[in-house]
Amino acid sequence: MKEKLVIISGPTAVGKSDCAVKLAKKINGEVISADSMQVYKGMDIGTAKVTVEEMDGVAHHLIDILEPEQDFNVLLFKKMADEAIKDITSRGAIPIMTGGTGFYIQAVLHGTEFEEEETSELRKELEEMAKTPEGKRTLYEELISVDPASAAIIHENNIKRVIRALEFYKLNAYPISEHNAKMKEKEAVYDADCFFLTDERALLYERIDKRVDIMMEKGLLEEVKRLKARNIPSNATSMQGIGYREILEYLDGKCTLDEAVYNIKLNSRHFAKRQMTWFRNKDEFIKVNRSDFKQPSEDIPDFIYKNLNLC
RNA sequence: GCCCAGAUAGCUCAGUUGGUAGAGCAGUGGACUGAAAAUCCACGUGUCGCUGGUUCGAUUCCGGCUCUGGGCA
Repeated sequence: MKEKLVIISGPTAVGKSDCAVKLAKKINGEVISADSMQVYKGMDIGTAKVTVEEMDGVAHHLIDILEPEQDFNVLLFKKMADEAIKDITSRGAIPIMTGGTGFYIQAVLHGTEFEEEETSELRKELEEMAKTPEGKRTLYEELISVDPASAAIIHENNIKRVIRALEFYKLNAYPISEHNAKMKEKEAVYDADCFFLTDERALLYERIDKRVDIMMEKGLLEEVKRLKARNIPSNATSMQGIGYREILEYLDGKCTLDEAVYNIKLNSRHFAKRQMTWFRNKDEFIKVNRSDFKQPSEDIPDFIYKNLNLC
């Protein structure tokens, strides 16, 4: 019998966290954050992390579990999320996975298996090669000969994925395209009710802009200064978070503060758009449009509650 | 008031030695299976400020007007 799971996703600033807490109170739930940035300690304002008050007594998992110097990725997320689900279920509560990282949610929901690999050296080599146009070309040509199916799908310019496909082949001696095809056939491993919160594009963008202004008022600049003082490499996972990399550019004298704030808003909008693209055609997710509700923050948790298949 | 420079896509601007125009950004759509808040792909018709003139033909040349910068009084 599959374990019960509720998933609430949606683009940034649509109101997921608040919704999850309210639903949790109705069903004795606990929240699992599906977010690649809220795992980091000391990154609170820029990630719009839920505060203790906002948690309102509801237990939250996978928040503040890593230092910004540490790497994070799907594999780690999936392991931890699976454990958290088991833990919550064993205590008779219902896990509510909430967050905007579609890739992570997908991996947990469909039980994507990842090979255990040590990649550091090989990947560094490939990355080094990719630094020149000729090197990139060579890598792509190698992929064509070794894994034509992947080469057909991955654009030559998408160097990260070209590298990953090559890396996979070299470490596992079979093409990643085969592996991916197998993973795609898998059915959901949880008995999940999935919801995707959306909103009218213009309203969402407005809310994003406003939220960035509020982040600045709350002291995002100071938060980033504190991180900068730790000398975290700029290519660290944590430093790629929106809000952090733009302020870092300002602190490095590459742009004005106004430009940095503008870029945070812009990149957040782009991000929200990508999140919507990810979920648009995922039919297992029930789409919930904020604009269809009079009082979204009360009515949406209600709507979700009524649409749950709890036994 | 006079002089100069502008006025072209939502924005910043290029361009047409006269045959009705194109970049970047924005925006939109898409991909994604160990960096995913990452990475990558695709999509460009707009009274070329208004109005006369020259011309087979004007956004392009000439005149007038309007507006916006800057300068001089």
